[in-house]
Amino acid sequence: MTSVTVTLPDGSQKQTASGTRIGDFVRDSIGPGLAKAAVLAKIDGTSVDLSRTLDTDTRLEIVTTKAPEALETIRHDAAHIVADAVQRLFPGTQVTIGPSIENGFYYDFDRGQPFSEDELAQIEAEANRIIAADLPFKRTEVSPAEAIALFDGKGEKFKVEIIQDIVAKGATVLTLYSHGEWVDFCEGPHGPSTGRVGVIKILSSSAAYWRGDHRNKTLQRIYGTAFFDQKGLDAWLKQREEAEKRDHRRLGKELDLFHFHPYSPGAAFWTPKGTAIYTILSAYMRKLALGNGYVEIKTPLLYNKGLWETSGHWGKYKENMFLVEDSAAKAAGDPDPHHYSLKPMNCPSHHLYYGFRKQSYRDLPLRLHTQDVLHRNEAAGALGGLTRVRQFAQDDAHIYCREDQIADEVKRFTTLLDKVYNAVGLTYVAKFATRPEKRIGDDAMWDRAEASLKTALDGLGLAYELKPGDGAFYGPKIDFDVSDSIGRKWQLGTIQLDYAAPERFDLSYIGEDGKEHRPVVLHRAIYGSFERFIAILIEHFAGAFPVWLAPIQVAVVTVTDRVNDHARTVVDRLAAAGVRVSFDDGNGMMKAKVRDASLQKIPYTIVLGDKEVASDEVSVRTFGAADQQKMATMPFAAFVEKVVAEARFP
RNA sequence: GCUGGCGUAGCUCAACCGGUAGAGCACCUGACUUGUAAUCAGGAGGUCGCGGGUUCGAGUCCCACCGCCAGCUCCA
Repeated sequence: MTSVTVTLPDGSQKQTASGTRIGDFVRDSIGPGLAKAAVLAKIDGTSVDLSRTLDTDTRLEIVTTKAPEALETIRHDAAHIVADAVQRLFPGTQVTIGPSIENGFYYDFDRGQPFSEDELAQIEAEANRIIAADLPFKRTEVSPAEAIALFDGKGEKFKVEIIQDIVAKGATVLTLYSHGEWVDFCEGPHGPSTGRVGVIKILSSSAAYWRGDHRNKTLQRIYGTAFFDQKGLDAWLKQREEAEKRDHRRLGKELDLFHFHPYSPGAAFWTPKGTAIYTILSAYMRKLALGNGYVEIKTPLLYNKGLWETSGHWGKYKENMFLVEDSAAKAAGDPDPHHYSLKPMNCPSHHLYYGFRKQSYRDLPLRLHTQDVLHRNEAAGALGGLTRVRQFAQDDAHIYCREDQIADEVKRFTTLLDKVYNAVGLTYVAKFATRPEKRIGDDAMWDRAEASLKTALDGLGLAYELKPGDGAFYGPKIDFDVSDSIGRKWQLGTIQLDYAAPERFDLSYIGEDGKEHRPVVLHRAIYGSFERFIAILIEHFAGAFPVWLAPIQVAVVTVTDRVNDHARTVVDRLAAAGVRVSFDDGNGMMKAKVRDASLQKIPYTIVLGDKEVASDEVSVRTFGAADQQKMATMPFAAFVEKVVAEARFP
């Protein structure tokens, strides 16, 4: 019997017989504790099952339940288990695919009817019975012919289709994974047995399309999640509840920030409080833009289709635009009188603006900032809260510059973006998206474009991820994904390089050489859209905005009606200092009013009674202070100074 | 747009098998004049999303439409 050398991550080496299963090796040569916690192994960096054998000298790493990829693996295991459960309970249901996803997994089934709540509960119970049975996962290698025969025999048409596709791509050895009687075509890896998947929770079901294409057959998707133990599941469910409490749609109602009406789906009505947040963010961005070399312009909302033909939107984006009829053309019998459209983006307007005068190299970079209202006719099913709307405004800007100015402009932009995200406590990562398959422009252009963005990025000392093929069809881009206070990710800021638009709009500038040159355009945004950014901030702050953003900064409460007149002068003095203040002089007890202010998450509540009137002091209650009851009495003037300081733009 | 679920007072929700709509909060009025998270009493408020249909009778059953929600698709 030959012996192989196994090198562990700490550098230590162990000998074992060739052909030893990894799981056995871990238990016998390292320790039963580790064997129990092991889910997967990595051989020379590649994840494999613990059932694989050690056949040559190997660098071995054990992945335990603590590693994030172990959770991913058992969720993939869970997908198999759920599919098994479904086929046990509902024979005749065909399986398709079932990957693990961010917080769990899904599995798509072909079945005539959707799963009911009742059926989902049955499936969850059955899945957990399969876990309790602790069936080992077995990996088998088969030839394409064997695999096709197996699934064809079971009538699994989708599996056969998947296998044929993979074989067509050149695969010759396929792998099957089974537990108990149930078998799936799958690349793996999987955990050692169903028992290692501690607990499965079915979350929801919905429709999905075969291969994500809406022309294909509708499948029934079951979403679920899995954890090593109930404790992990409970913690996750609790966090989910917390996220629900922060849902901006819920807080929008509770804090009275905005409304929607069926007569204008996807377009918000902003209350005075919501409007305050909106205009503060608008003013903040305007101040930053104007202080950083941008100019602000306003342009029309409605345009003749000629503009959209020039920009290319009429061909590529028409479905998303709100078209407007020309009544004169209609009366004259024009078969398609939709000669106008509301703008879905600002760029074409900016390009027209650029062309209003002869531009010189001395004018570049020209940075045009606009916060105009945009309309996009989003699919009805895509709408949701403020994050997906039909009417919105972007903190938009287009930078017209020479190629050699791109790196500097990217740097200026990221500096600004960093300031804004820091101001609200959002952390972020940059993602560099390069040429997609469907694109315009030749390779030389893309080479230059990508190189200049890369140079800019590298010069920033900012860590970034690559997203090959994810660029816009007209140019590469850098996207900025932020994480909010409960760890959720949002794609927010972006800067995109565009060589195509200057061509289409025939934009030029006169260079130092006196000749015409083509500028490049950078599209960029930091908030993305005000609507979505506000939604994210509401959830990020759980509705408790910092003083500078809070729609109401100070609530005034009186101990007795006797001091209401004094309270009104306090309100006036605060308002005169620019403080956003509310005073409830209605019936009711002070305690109730303090409670109301607290529920409204107003940063400061000041209480006024006879004592305060006499001394011109205020008793200040700070929202969210470690001890929320914490109060401090301070001279009124000092309080005003404090609030005014905190209300300044960061 | 597709699949499924849902739509009752401003908000959150109730109404057995089809028998003619109710609560809490909010609102209004009055009393109370209070020291840091809910004072008491009274009042008003609904064409049960909209339109058809079945039925002696529809919030409840059926159809169509609108909207919302979860996904799919798409994206700021």
